[in-house]
Amino acid sequence: MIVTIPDDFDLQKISDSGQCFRCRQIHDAYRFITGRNVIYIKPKTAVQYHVSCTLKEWEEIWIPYFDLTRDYQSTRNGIDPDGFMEKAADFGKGIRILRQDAWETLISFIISQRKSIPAIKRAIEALAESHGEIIHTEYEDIHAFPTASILSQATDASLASCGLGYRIPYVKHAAAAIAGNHMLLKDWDALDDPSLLSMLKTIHGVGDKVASCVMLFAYGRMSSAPVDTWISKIIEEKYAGRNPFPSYQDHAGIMQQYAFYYIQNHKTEV
DNA sequence: CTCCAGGGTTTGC
DNA sequence: GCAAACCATGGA
Repeated sequence: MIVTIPDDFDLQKISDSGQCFRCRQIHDAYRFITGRNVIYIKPKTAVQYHVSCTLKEWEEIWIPYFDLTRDYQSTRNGIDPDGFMEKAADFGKGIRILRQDAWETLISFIISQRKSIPAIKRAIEALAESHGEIIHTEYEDIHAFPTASILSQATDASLASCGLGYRIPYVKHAAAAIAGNHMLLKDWDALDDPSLLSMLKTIHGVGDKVASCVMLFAYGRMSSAPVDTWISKIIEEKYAGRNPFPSYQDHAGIMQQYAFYYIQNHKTEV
């Protein structure tokens, strides 16, 4: 099937933007996985793409996933004159904030703490390969992200072999709480931002940064702008220690992602 | 060898 | 309340 996406949409930048850890380029197509859904998407023209899914799946799963109902172009054009942020947004044109599965995002960002992005990708891929159920696509067999039920029963040794290190108890606690229906992540969609933040932070191993990432990348809370080591460097060195992101209000998370992507590709500047 | 990676919890004051 | 210590692991 062919779809048309007239707004900002750059598969390479989305893949490299550090929100999703299992996206992979296969020839000139990109593969994304969420839950048990897999899509292969390949550019055809400037605004047209081949997609491997049905129209129904595109509309129900992938339009929300890629946040395609939001106008990123006008968001970029609406940035106040600001040397760094304008430059970062221009450089990051094409990035979108993915709306990912809450469980997968929660575990992925718990694992992410004090790891490099390549190390995060390796750990999550190892976790999926060793614990995730097989998904058959028309091109290949791949592993889904492990369910909470599966991870709650995983052994420490099997988790350690995925490189989870000291984060193993964090993952097991979260898996047990969610598999036991003590935490209904779906229901948290109804919470306002402060309530959602505090609920996420009740999870062992989840602090401000991981909670902010889950809010932005799974719950679509665009006001959430996670401050990690790189964003912290930007705040110190480009903004004299004053965090500029809250002033962007409901675009703060998008600006944060432009800034994060920019600095990942200009590390010598910081 | 040391330092760092999309940090958080525990401990000590 | 805040700062320091500690936490596994791999790469530079």
